[in-house]
Amino acid sequence: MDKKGVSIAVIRRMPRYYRYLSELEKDGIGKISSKELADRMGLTASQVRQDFNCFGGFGQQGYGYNISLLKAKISEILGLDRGYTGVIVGVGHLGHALIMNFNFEERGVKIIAAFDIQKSLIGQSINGVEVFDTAGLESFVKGNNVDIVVLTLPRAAVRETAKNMAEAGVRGIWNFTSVDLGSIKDSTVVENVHFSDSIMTLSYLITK
Amino acid sequence: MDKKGVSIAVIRRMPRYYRYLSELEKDGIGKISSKELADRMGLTASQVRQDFNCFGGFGQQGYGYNISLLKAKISEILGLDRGYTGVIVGVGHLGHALIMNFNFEERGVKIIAAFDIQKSLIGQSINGVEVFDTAGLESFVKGNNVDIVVLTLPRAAVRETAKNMAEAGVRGIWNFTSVDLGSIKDSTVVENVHFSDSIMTLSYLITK
DNA sequence: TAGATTGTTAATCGATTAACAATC
DNA sequence: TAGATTGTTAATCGATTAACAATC
Repeated sequence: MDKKGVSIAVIRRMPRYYRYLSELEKDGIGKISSKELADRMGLTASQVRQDFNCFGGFGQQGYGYNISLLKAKISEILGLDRGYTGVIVGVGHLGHALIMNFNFEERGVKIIAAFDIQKSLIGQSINGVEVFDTAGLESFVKGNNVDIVVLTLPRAAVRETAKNMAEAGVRGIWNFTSVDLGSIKDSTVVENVHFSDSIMTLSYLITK
Repeated sequence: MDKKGVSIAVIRRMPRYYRYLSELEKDGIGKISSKELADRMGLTASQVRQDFNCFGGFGQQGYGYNISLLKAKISEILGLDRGYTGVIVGVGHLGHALIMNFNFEERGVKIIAAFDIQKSLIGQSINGVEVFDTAGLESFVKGNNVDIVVLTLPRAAVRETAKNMAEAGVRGIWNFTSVDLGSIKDSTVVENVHFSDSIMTLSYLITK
């Protein structure tokens, strides 16, 4: 289960495998071959086997892959079993939507607090998550060993917040803003969800 | 400006170039070299030049690239000037957040309606976008030549809605659900925003 | 003109695909 | 055992990087 030098392309397919395997498991299917899984996902059997073999041999010759075992391995690889904690910074419509709809726990992250500067939000509890004053963000993050910070706040405050969070020792920033967080501390990883880039790509793809 | 055979890797960098160029323009900078742009974006100068040359030569030897011209070209490449129309299907927290926060027009898409099955929402106007009964979605899409459908509705209804929309002739589906839309009509493009995949990738990256 | 920087070709690198021996 | 399918090595393909002649 070594992960040295596994390319990001492989990594980004892992959640997708996980998703398909979960579906299959839910359908009561117990095993699957690389060929069958590849066909369903629009990949090649070779690629599926290569991908899994980056982390070790999870299959069995002549049989295929045991779905629940494979799922468990991927879960472990992705760190979904690590019990990470997270906070949400910015409880506007998007932050609110994430707190309400997104099943963080299913992805191994427990949201332990939310932060906003708006007085009317502070003290409220949204889907069991309490909203605090952003003024206390830094000390909270330090005091509670927060692993992940979700940025759903307005552009203007993003860079500074990201910098502070990195210095406060968070391990990952889940960035929903369209701001690029280029030069952040090396020990802090940034994962972007750029809605803007996504719709522009779609625009390209529908343009002849 | 031919786009035959340009790889998706190149395409996905285009919105990012666009973003950086917009920043530079806002800062009053008029020209930039491939080297300088590459440094800012964490790419190589070669890659920047190769990328732009997929679509034609927008630079000038000994000078660099004129930022506003380059921006205009990218806008054209991405189809941001085509005046696409879109509708939002599912006005839950996320659909609501998009209507309220996301500047569709800046990305060349005009949202002309939203749809939901919940009676209390139907008839409301959110940020100038009227909410209709989903029962009328298909005929609306056909009647108004809708280009893009934004899917922000619950899992259960996703596959069928996507299928209907493809058959109704929409060109692109912007899919915010965690449902994979594998076997959709060839003429309809699907662009996914998989929050789930994104946070799992982040989880991996912070896991040692 | 000299200097700078592009456009473009060639070289390198990495990822995907194919093939097949190992083995369940 | 025979059949199936993996794990893994080798071949291919594509993308990135380097180099440099063209030219502003």
